[in-house]
Amino acid sequence: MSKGITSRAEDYSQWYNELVIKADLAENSAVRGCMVIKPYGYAIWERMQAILDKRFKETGHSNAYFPLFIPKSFFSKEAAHVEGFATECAVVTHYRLKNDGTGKIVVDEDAKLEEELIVRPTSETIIWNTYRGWIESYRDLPILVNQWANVVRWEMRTRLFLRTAEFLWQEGHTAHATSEEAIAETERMLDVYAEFAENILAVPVVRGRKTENERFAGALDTYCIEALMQDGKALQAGTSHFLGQNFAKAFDVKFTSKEGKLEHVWATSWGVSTRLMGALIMAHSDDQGLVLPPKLAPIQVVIVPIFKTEEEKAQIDTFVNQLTDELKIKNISVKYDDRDTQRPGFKFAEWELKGVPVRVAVGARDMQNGTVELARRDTQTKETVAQEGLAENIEQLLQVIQENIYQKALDFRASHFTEVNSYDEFKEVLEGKGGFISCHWDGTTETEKRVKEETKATIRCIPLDAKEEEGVCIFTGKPSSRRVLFAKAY
RNA sequence: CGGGGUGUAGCGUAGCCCGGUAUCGCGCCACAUUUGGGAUGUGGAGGUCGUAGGUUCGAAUCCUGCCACCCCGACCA
Repeated sequence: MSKGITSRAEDYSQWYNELVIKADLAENSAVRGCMVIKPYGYAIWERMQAILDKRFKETGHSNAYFPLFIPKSFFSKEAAHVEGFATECAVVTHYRLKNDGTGKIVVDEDAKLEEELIVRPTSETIIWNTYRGWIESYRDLPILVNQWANVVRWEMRTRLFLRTAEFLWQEGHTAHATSEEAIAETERMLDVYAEFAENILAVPVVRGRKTENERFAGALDTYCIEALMQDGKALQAGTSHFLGQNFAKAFDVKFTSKEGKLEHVWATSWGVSTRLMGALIMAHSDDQGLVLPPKLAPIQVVIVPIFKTEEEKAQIDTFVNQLTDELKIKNISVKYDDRDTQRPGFKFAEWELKGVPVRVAVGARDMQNGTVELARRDTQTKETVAQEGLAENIEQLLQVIQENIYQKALDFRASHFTEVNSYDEFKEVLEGKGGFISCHWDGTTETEKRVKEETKATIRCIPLDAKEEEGVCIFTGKPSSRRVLFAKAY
């Protein structure tokens, strides 16, 4: 397997191969950019699901499931929403196939649907159509529901992990009695995402709000977390939207308030997707492959035995079984790779490629000395340590690795975060080291679009922690009261 | 949909200009020697040369149509 510099997303393809492959759908030219998630990749997604789902439950949410198909008429009820998604919808028009007489299978034109069904690109419309029947009184609120699902967006260009035609995600959809409560929910879920990204994925993120131009179709306000990849490009890692009363009005969802008045319900929606796996790869990987943070890794410790005879193997097995038990008590996931079809060196390389944080190698020599070889993936260092107290040692090491991976990503971001005060400086940084560029902007969509046309950089967000600061727009020279973050993005 | 490029074994490729039935590497299978960083040797299996047609005694190679895929742009979690 070739090894290369991982400076561009395309170069990550060899690590992607451990997790996903492009779906082979060549018979139908229009369907491309779908992915097959391999077992190891799916195990990572399951870890994400488990951790996020727990947080959702802790914050009062419940899971539910809504249909894959959305009648076209639902979809068109919210004007901005339909405009935003209309150009990327898969549409079901028929419900039956038939044999055309020559043995060829064709669509049965007699089985044309009265009303076309849209394969959900997101579920706001069908969920709000359902909520109408659930809500009558303020006593029915809030509704705090999440759905784990797949969605389809027929993008003109796809890219494995970052923009596949079909992807897995979770979408939270909540209904509230007041604007304040809905905004608080929007912000709370953004915090859940940010905390997850930083503490679990070890990917530092900027919390911010989107400009009007980059806002979700149908939202009054879009909050986001923005991460920085190792090639200097930004990646939107999660969004949380304050939808106002737009969907309640479109789907006629009203409730009677404490005061006895009939009012429209306030809404939020928020989601993260399998794109997070792309973020994980591009934030931490090196030339040896994936680097998984211990809190997320499906396998935290891999043990590789080195032996020549059956007697040696049996002796090592006894030791490993005991170690495995001790680690499992500490909730550490272990893989004992005692395959006799591969040699140790091959296994070392393979588990490094898969990003397993800690490797224990133990052979006859170690068994004599009462030692093992302990190797860490993040620093690629190894040392010989005592078998005694090994489980505790590993437990601590996993924490150290988690922190180190985060710190490394944080340092990288700090060195790729530049304040600029002129357009020339802006372009120079953008073409040079890249990363986030903090500068003044006049607040108009027109300026934003012109900067994008000229430089391909977009406003990633207006950071939540941006200070009030008088300045002038680097592009137009007009006054500005705070800095925004620009970057080239995926 | 515009601009560029590519289709040969599971993967990556040579051959094409100048026509004679396909090269090499990885991987796979068997055996032997190996096993503390991606083993070595010997033997073996595996190919509608994207597809349809044309030229020719003969096409991976020349000609025409079609199809697919990749990269760039519009779009985007």
